[in-house]
Amino acid sequence: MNVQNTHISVLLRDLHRSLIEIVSAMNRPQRDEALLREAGLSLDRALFPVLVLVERLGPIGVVDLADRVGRDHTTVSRQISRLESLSLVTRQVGTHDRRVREVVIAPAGKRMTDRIDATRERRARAVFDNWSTDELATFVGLMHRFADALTDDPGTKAAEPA
Amino acid sequence: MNVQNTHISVLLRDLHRSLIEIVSAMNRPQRDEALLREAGLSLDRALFPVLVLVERLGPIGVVDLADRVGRDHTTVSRQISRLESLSLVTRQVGTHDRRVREVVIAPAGKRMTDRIDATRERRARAVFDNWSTDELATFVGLMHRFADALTDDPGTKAAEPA
DNA sequence: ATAAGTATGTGCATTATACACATAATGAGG
DNA sequence: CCTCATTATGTGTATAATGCACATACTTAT
Repeated sequence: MNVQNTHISVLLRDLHRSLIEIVSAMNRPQRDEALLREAGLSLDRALFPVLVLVERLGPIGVVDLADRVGRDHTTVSRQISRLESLSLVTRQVGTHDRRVREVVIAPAGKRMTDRIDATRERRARAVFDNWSTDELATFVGLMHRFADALTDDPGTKAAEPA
Repeated sequence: MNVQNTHISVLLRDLHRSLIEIVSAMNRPQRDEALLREAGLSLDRALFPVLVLVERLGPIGVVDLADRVGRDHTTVSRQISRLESLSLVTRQVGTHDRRVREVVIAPAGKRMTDRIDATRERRARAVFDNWSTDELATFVGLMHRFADALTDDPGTKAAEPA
């Protein structure tokens, strides 16, 4: 263990600290509720992340979606049913694979996510108030790179069938 | 809306995309389980984040802890009881305020989090394999700053009693 | 053509969760 | 010193979310 490695260990530990802070903040149900309230909307908080992901990830199957939210596919399947009964999303048979029932955002759902996004952007601007554009751009670039590396990390994915 | 603002909007949207990826990855229960398995440990996955936070945040009360994990304090209270019965944490009456029962990491719990940290660091090194030390240092610095800004953001905290 | 694999959905039992409520301790004001 | 509002914690209980076992429909490989 040389100096360089020790230095990196410290950096990684510091990074993990920040990551915990960030994930904690993002995970607070109060945060979603405040966001919805501020946007003048009402939606079950369990359904909120699913709706946002459907809008972001476009036509997507239940299994992929379940992998994203970290829940069993049966759970997500039921959540989608509820979103569908609220006319916020639609299901359509997959074009290439007819086993897949692709979930798509519906007009009412899109209107909702648009309002949420607007509110979120307003907040984000406040958070980055005293950042220069260059700093922000650098940060966004590094975050993008980190997110990609993390997603490709085998330890992050589901365990292979042994 | 001038060019500068539009540019920032794009940056923020890109950032949110990455944030979703990162938080999704961190939230996967499979990730915790894989981490535990790799470290040769066994622990209920609901208890895992609580244990880690107790180790990180040192002697801490139930309310503060509940705020961090985004759950009701009664839920966290029960989780701590379970951790205590496993001899992973200890409770002690607060030194300054005797209402608080501070939760402290126990030797067995510390041994567990140490092994987890070691495994986590090994993984992190793999993720940042092709980053230069400078890039990593810059990233860590910006993440730290972001985490602080996010934590101070009123929209992230609990709603005030209105 | 048959079998193996994958995507989805339902019945059901478990349990995590939060609300209502109770207790103990603190701190402010009279 | 003595209330009284406030805060930290914990228990009983009802609700709801979750995941497993299982079934069905479709795809792909042999």
